[in-house]
Amino acid sequence: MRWSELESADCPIARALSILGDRWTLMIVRDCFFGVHRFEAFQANLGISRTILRDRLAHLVQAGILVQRPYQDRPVRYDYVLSAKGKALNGVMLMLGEWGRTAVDGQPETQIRHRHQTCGHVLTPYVACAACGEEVVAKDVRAVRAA
Amino acid sequence: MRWSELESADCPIARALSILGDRWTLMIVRDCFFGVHRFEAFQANLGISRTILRDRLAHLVQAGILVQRPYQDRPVRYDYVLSAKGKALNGVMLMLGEWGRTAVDGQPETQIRHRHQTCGHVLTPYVACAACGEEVVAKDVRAVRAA
DNA sequence: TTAAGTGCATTTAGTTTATGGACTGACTAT
DNA sequence: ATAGTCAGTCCATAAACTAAATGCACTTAA
Repeated sequence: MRWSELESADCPIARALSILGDRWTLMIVRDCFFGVHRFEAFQANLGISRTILRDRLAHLVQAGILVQRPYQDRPVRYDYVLSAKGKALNGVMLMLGEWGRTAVDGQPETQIRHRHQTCGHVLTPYVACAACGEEVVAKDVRAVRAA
Repeated sequence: MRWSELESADCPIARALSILGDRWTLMIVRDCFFGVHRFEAFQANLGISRTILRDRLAHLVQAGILVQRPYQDRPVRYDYVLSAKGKALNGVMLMLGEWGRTAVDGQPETQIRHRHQTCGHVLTPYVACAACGEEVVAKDVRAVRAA
């Protein structure tokens, strides 16, 4: 199966991964959440090859996750900022970071975390159910077809 | 930069993606959450080439996300089940699915969702803060270095 | 006791994608 | 003039992926 065939899959995870599931795309999105917006900054930060960066940015723009914004004329230059659809990835990024922090070995003392501005604490994120507000754990969910 | 160099990055997202950030790994993990455990089942389900499947399963085992469990002798055959570290990816998968469902176009009527067994509702997951219990939105978090 | 089937692993060859470095073009600042 | 900045392109090489075939250790049915 070719990867591109996943786009039309029934499964929302498959469709999400058809956009995000390669080696660099989510790293670029992460940088956007950290305030990186320009081509040269992504390139310097990630060490990605320029060809791939061009390609990935174009895909992210086409997917509606990033939008290009002109920041100067003569010559006109664009930077890349998260759209609403891109900002909606916040939850994914937080949970991915939390998994990386707690499940993957590393030097905890040098790790980046987040502060939750509204309560002032260092953030430990978890997934909750909108209906009951309780934490959702793997054993309590069952796949169903939507009505 | 070579992808493998990310493993030792300070950022937990980078470290998570050094394990999960390729085209098939998270699809395999998704299948595990849906109860798929055997080589032939992954292969039939995903249409992935056997060579890559072998490689990805080996990586997932080596990363401690899946564990091999013998399910027969003569010849001994193993299937693959999620370890605790793998089950910890539940939150990532739920948020990824929610993003795919709400942000990526598709036919909503055929989409798979989850039921939250403890309250009985179809699950709409969101990320909450362990300290205050409130929903965490992008504008309320700021990156900090951990103490 | 052959024949067909299961559940993989391995090999091969061809295609696709990624990489790193040099390069271009439009400007600005000195 | 000269150098620098910035987004982006081009190209040769390297790596990753695919599909299909083959091998192997067994089991079950004929």
